[in-house]
Amino acid sequence: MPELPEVETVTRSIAPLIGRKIVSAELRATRVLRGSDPERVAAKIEGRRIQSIKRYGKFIVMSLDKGVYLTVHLGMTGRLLLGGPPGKHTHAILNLDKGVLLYDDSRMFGCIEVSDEFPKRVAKLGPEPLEVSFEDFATSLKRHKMRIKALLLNQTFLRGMGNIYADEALFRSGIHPMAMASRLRGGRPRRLYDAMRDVLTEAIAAGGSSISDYVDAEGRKGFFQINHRVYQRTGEPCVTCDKPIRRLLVAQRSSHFCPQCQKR
DNA sequence: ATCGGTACCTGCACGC
DNA sequence: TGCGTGCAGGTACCGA
Repeated sequence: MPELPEVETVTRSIAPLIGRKIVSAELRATRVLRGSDPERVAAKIEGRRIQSIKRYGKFIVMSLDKGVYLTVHLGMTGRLLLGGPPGKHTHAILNLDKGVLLYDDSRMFGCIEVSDEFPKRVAKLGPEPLEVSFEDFATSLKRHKMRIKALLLNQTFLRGMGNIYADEALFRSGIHPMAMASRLRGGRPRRLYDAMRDVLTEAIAAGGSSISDYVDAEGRKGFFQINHRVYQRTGEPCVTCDKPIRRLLVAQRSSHFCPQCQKR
């Protein structure tokens, strides 16, 4: 579930781990390690100190001493937790010189990767939505012949947008999810840019959206879900015009929109 | 080179 | 109670 605001919230909640040393790592041989050998991964990070923790889109990159990087992606159901008992879906336990960090993930779409250089998958991502200039955003929009909803989900276009915030930003800017990105004209690119930044900023301030079970590393829920205007509100009245919110598939993902307020 | 579709997993809510 | 279906915050990979 985690998109940029949720991953930002998790990253902030594990900031106290900066400066801590990884004493031992218990890793299970699952797809979460992307086929890497658990023993070798553990050996690589044991004894390393966490120098920094940064978010890049939906990725969390911990830089360890001796040039080692520990990269975490939460996928749909991944959780990083500071302590607490391990559960059925706990795939990694990092014992620190003070405290413990658990990685939990029922669907296992997330991953933990260790590398000797800055992770290539992260280096390939597009710019941060909250950092990109409007000019770069507008230029990039024109280059893509895709449905705008699909483009917003494309992490090489922008990093960190996901299904919730794409739908919410499109609603706020009055753009239909099926609209072609390269054909957005007039004030629409600007409205989309502003809406995207507003919704992300508001969501970060609210600690993200807790749809089913998302919590930060301290177990705290986000509360931005109460401010969703279209996401998972199919059939409910539009907050602006009262027409029922509709749902359709774009790029195989549910897209929620108001047929009255959002035009192609 | 870009794209759309499919695959990967588990859990839950729903109707029968 | 159980079973089948559809749905869920994500990305990688394949072929057109």
